[in-house]
Amino acid sequence: MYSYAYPHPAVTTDIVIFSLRDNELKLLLIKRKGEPFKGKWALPGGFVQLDEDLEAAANRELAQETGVSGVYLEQLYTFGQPNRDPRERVITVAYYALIPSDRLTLTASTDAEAVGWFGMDELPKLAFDHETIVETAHQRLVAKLDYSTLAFQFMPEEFTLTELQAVYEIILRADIDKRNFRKWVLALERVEESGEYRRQGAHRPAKLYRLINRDQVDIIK
Amino acid sequence: MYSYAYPHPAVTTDIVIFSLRDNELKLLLIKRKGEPFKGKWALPGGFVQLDEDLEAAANRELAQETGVSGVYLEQLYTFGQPNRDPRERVITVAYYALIPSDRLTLTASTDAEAVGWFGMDELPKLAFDHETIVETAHQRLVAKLDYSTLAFQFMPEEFTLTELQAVYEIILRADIDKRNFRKWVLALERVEESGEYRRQGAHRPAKLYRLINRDQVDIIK
DNA sequence: TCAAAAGTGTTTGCTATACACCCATGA
DNA sequence: TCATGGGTGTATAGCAAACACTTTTGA
Repeated sequence: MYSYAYPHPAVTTDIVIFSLRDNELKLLLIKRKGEPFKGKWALPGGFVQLDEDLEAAANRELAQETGVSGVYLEQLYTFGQPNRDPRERVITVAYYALIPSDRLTLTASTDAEAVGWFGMDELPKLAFDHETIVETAHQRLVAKLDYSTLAFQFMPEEFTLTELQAVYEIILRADIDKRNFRKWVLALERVEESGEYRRQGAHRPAKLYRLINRDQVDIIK
Repeated sequence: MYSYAYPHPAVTTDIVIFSLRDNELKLLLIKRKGEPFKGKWALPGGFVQLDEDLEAAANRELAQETGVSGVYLEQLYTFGQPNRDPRERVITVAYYALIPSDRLTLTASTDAEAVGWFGMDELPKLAFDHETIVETAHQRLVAKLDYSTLAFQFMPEEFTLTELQAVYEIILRADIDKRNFRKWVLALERVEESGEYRRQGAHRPAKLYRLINRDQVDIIK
């Protein structure tokens, strides 16, 4: 038992994990095994350990559910409505993460819980206030495409400009002019040719590019 | 005594309260009366009550220290380094507030603690990690001037365009062209003439304007 | 009439957008 | 040789920045 002179809330981190699969923006949900909201889908998350930084807690949850680490992770917002959890006062510090498309080999589900990737249009009803959290994360993601190189975090080591363009088109749900997009990307000077080519199908091979600073997201404009 | 099956952190809100005084961007600090950091300057803040929303807690602290309410208040970031408070694990959800220049009549200091307004260039050493919090808030403020109407929240009911321009010049520490600024503001269509004039000094009176939606901060561009 | 701040347009450069055809490859 | 996606340049419009003089007032 842990006792305090005045009441303390519980603090969790929840993570909105985005990835692009099957030409769709998807996010990872887990099916709750226990009460409350047993059987409902929810964001991965858990309690913050007392000796653990918030971001470390988020990274731990991320690694637990996906097996990946070292990907883009950013604090989103802190949600603390008094009754968002029926058990006790729980304040959650929400994060969001972007998983490059090649880092998804195994869905290393730790304790045999059900996990699933859901497109933004096919989300089930979520536990707690997780729908609000997802919506906030989605807004942040879309907004950041406009003024940062955040979307580049979805790319694998090597990629073509057409693949990068597809990332923007999928998330923004809009067609982009090919020539203007390529001019724009190259002018940013954040990608360089790897020297390799991707040959697939009966057409001209595509130049492969890589990020100049893999882990850096820059504010642009 | 309050007891839990596993350890809980304490949760506080701290507020960075910005205002424009004496043609400077200033923020409100309080001098700590107790340990730790007794006698040091710190951000106003306090523990979140268990039945209280986070924003409500921030508003409560804000009203306690300044006597004002209903001003712009936005969640900034949550700081949770394990050792940021020497007593116990304390996670703080930081907010920032903007006080219009006419809402500062009395510094209604509740329990006779020392409070003071400090310019960004004359900040004392702060308690805890409050310097990091202040820096984060300042960056957010400066960034938001560029793509929102946030700065308008510093204005009183009626103001001249020159006064509004001064807000930008003070915060951005840059001279702005008068004609371009006025064209830009009027094109936003967020201010309207009040019909009144401000006459002060031996020169042409200035048209007074008011905000069309006083409480609304819009993303622009 | 003088000093002081208010108020007002035009030109120029840059950035964003629209738009169509040739290239390299495998089948 | 054909189908497929890769790759490229130019013209135009819209927005941002530079820039200087007239107006109104109180002393």
